[in-house]
Amino acid sequence: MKRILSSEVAGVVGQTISLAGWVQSRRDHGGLIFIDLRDHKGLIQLVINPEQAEAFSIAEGLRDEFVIKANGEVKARAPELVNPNIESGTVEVVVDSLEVLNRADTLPIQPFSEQQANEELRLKYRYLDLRRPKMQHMLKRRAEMFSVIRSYMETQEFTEVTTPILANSSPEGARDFLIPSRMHEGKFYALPQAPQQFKQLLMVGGIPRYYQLAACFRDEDPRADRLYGEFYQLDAEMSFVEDGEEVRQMFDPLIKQLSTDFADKKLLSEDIPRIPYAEAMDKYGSDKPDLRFGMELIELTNVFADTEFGVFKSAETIKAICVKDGLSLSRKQIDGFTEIAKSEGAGGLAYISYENGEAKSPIAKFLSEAELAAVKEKTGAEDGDTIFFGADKRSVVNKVLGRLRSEFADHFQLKDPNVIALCWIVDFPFYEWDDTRKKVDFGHNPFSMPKGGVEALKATTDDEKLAILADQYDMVMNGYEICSGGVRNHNPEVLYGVFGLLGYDKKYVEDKFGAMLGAFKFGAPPHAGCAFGVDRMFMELMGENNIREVIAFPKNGSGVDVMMNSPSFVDDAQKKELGL
RNA sequence: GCGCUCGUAGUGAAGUUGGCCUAUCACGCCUCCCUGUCACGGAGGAGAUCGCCGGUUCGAAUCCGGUCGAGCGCGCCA
Repeated sequence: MKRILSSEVAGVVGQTISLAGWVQSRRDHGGLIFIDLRDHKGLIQLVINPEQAEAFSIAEGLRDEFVIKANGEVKARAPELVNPNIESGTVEVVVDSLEVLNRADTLPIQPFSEQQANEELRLKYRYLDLRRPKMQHMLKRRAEMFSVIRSYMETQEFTEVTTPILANSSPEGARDFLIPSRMHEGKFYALPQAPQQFKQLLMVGGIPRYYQLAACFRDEDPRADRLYGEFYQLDAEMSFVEDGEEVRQMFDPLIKQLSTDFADKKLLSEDIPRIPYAEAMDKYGSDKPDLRFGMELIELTNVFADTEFGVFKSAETIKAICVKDGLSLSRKQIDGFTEIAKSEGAGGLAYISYENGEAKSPIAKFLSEAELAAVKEKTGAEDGDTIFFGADKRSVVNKVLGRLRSEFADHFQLKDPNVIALCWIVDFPFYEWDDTRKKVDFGHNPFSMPKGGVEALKATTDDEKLAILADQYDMVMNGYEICSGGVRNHNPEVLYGVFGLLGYDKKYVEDKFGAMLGAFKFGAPPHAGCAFGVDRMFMELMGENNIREVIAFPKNGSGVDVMMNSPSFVDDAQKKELGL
């Protein structure tokens, strides 16, 4: 007998068919039993009459999530018995015979209940959690997204190459996962943080365009938008590219297609803006601004050049954001935002509200008429608005107001979930100031090309070094960094130079990047590329705010797989063989 | 490593200014009844040393200290 799916039943009224799946629910009327059978396509109602004594007896013993097979005749339901809530609601299967393929204990969580178990239990019983329609949907959609990506990359003549998982420890960047070598005592492999060096070597190897949906491994603490341990990147590299714009234009259509056709969202703008890093920090206080709303940071330092107000007088930078309808905020809510500001390093949070043409504020009395007028004019504040100030070092002001900008947008629900706002942040500083070690260090990865090449590397003072820009770019989607890329440094002399500027000698560079340096001496083409964090991008496209919601088997916040109990101890024999 | 929040039957919640708490409700589970339900219905029942340890008190789910675990954030993530 042909086994069919629940979705096919409506098309075969009158036929005798076979179905298999899980018991979603059992409604036992004493003399008549209904079973909702669930398969991956949906639900179908089985009817078991007492005339079929054996099947009826089996049906009486069924419980939720038993795995069963049923044979029977498909019958159309009478009009008054149609169930509009399920796809197959116009038909039902009158069962002749029933078989229990497997029993199920009472489930520790209820996957089909409105009330969702806490995440720890959901992860422990992920195989049950995955039965939820939402999780089924996520896994299916993720596969579809991968398919869209692959077909785009193939159309653009990128070659998919898989690179080693057993790789080498990289000196810069995140903490590595190390794997002790059995055959070489004392030596270690490392899981790749990214296929960075391999893909550059592919360029030297004459592969014109490479891509890979690559597993990447980093041993750093997770966040809501960052998985622990492993994640996937759409990793790509193109040879004979000397300008990052070529890479950005290559990927614009794909990301737009994923936003619209795939995720069914509206683009804020067809044109994807390129925003220099310095401008992003200045206008949004962030290098990953959410452009779905305005509320830009407004420069007011000059307005208060001669102010008598102590807090502003001593500040290096004064900026403000204008919050529409800020007057509706209660004192308690403002206190809450003040706490957030303090947590980002602010001393407090000064503000001015406008009501009936008047400026109302705890600090108004310290400000002159001219200052108040200038603030209103520069911020464009109207009745009902509230201006929030940041006054501190420039970096602190940007950080505080950047964070508040996002918090206010959350509060006033300005982040339209149906809109995707994309931008590229370009011209990142090559070096940045490391405040803990009080020295200049790499801002992003050391493999990108400094703008201006060898000339730029003649910088000697810290300020000159910090002014060097990298041909490095990030793509930002609704406030999430979804891609990072750069024009690579394929010139050995320049590579020595960028390390040399930080005081590393040639030997250091040769020790750490010998393979790449060696390769670059044999005719390396200029090349550029990027890598998209596809899990995070998928999360945003799906409208989720926790990346674990879109992944089959994520680890928890402590890096533990509570289902498999990894990490775990290994036996002594295994350790001995590895010399541990 | 640090900060904030949380931890009560199998699950989700209420109770948290100490005492009517012998801990409440819903879902689930068990038994019985029920021939058209589809969130089936009805009757009954079991199930919680309130994360753990210690303290304060005549009395602790509730207060205090510690500890473990979780979530979020900071650090970190070239």
